[in-house]
Amino acid sequence: MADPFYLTTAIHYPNGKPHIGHAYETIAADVLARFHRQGGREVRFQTGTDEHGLKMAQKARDLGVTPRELADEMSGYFRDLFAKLDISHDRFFRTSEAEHHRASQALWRAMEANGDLYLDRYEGWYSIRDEAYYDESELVDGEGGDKLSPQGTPVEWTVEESWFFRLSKYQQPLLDLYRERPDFIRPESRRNEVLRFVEGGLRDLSVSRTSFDWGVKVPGHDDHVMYVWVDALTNYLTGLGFPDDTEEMARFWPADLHLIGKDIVRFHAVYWPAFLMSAGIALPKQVFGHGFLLNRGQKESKSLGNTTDPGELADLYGVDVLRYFLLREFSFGQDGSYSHEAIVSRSNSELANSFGNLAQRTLSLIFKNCDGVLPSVHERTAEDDALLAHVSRVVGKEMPVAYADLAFAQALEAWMGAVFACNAYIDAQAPWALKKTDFKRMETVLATLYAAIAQLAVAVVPVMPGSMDRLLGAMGVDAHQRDPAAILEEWYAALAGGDFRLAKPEGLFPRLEAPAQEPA
RNA sequence: GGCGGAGUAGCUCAGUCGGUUAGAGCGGGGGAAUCAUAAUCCCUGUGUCGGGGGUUCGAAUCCCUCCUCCGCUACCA
Repeated sequence: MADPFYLTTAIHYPNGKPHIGHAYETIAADVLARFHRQGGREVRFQTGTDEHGLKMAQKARDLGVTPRELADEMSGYFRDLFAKLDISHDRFFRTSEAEHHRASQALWRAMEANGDLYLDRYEGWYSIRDEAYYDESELVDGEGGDKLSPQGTPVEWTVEESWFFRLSKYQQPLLDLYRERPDFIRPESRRNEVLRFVEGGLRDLSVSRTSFDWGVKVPGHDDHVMYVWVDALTNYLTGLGFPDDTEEMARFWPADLHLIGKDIVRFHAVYWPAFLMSAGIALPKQVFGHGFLLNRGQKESKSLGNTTDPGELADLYGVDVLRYFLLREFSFGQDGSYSHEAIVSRSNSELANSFGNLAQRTLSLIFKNCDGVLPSVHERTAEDDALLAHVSRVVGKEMPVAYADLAFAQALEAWMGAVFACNAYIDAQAPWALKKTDFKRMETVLATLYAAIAQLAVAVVPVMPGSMDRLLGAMGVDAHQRDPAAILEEWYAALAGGDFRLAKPEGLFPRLEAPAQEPA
């Protein structure tokens, strides 16, 4: 297969159970992966969990388990969720895997060999209780003039031995990169932020810690573990077999897209390319920082008690409804606000009433009036041609362009426009009336709709794989025809001429009840 | 404080390299139809395009200013 496409999500930090943001990012990546596979590209899609770092160590200690045990458990929740959400990743990555330690150390040695790592001392305000350094500006004044951390714990000026990465050396190379490849960081607003940050000057980065040991050991210095981001970012390489010269590395690196949340753009758009330049490794093609989902306009947090379990949403409304909602409702890249009412309303009006009902009424007419035999096309009118032209344009052109550009909401908006056109068409043609007056015309109308519905279904297979495969299966559309190119071809006559018989159609998307009360 | 983004119909938003009467969906109102998941289709919006000022033949779209909200402002991830 040609044209490889390597796509990654951020590896998720499992110091808590997965939340809606994890689901959002991973579903979006999955849709993109499925879209490219559907178009014939050879896709490699990686997600996983980032298990090192201070917080995991602290949390494990609080719970009285080892970090590894905690990681095993928490990582499992992510795996389970992704299975439930129909995520089609090729690799679920865990930074605690042994080969990952080897890869991170190889990257480290490459940066060291390039003269970009040096041992020095890290000085700063350190809170023993928080096990963290704070910037002077973050400190608050306590009673008696003592300085306190933002958490109100005492801090003291501490000096620690640490390895540093010569980030300062990469200011100009990074600025050159951003200029030469304007699409390296998307969306534009994130790019501007990064640009300004780098233009403001870069300080060398402390990249090792001696205060805890849950991480990847620095080669030759066992008392140091790598700063979590060094090893976290390396996962994109390890997943392909780095540092070995694997077939996967050759085929899929550099990555086509790192899909991440807007909060970690800096690590991916500044540190990561600098590390790679230092190590002499090709840079990924694009970093896209998506927006956050807000619960009724508010950020979800445990203290507010407004967290949402994405698995529960999937159980409540259906995986495909949730997937559709998340991509349809928000402009990818911008923050968005969601609510149970919004999910129910979107699902009922678009999936149940508009598309589901279109399929149901069309297939029912064929089932009842033609005994399940797909009707022949006799003579197409201008109305038929106009409808098919509209649907083909959307399915064959507008949606692929939008998907490829991560403009999911636009793709689905165009899709809805085509669904509306089908409903307007069926009402104008009124095949139920033609049944008595012009049976042949009725057949042509139903055949036209059948082809249109199949095309519309194929177009949203990446978004709603389960439901659409069920529909297309019921419609007798072969698996190999379920891609935007094949479904635009003349497959209908062959199918109708064969011995395929339509069974009694079943509803695709049941209407949802509005939640009586907002769950706490 | 500095830098950046945003403020468009009841709601959610699209639209800005200046140009015919500013758009969509949802909700509301009216009508049609009854094949279908009581779903669908048609009709229906007098909106100060955050306020004010300016440039222009002409601005939601460019400039200035003010107000409001949000983001970034490096070593938790």
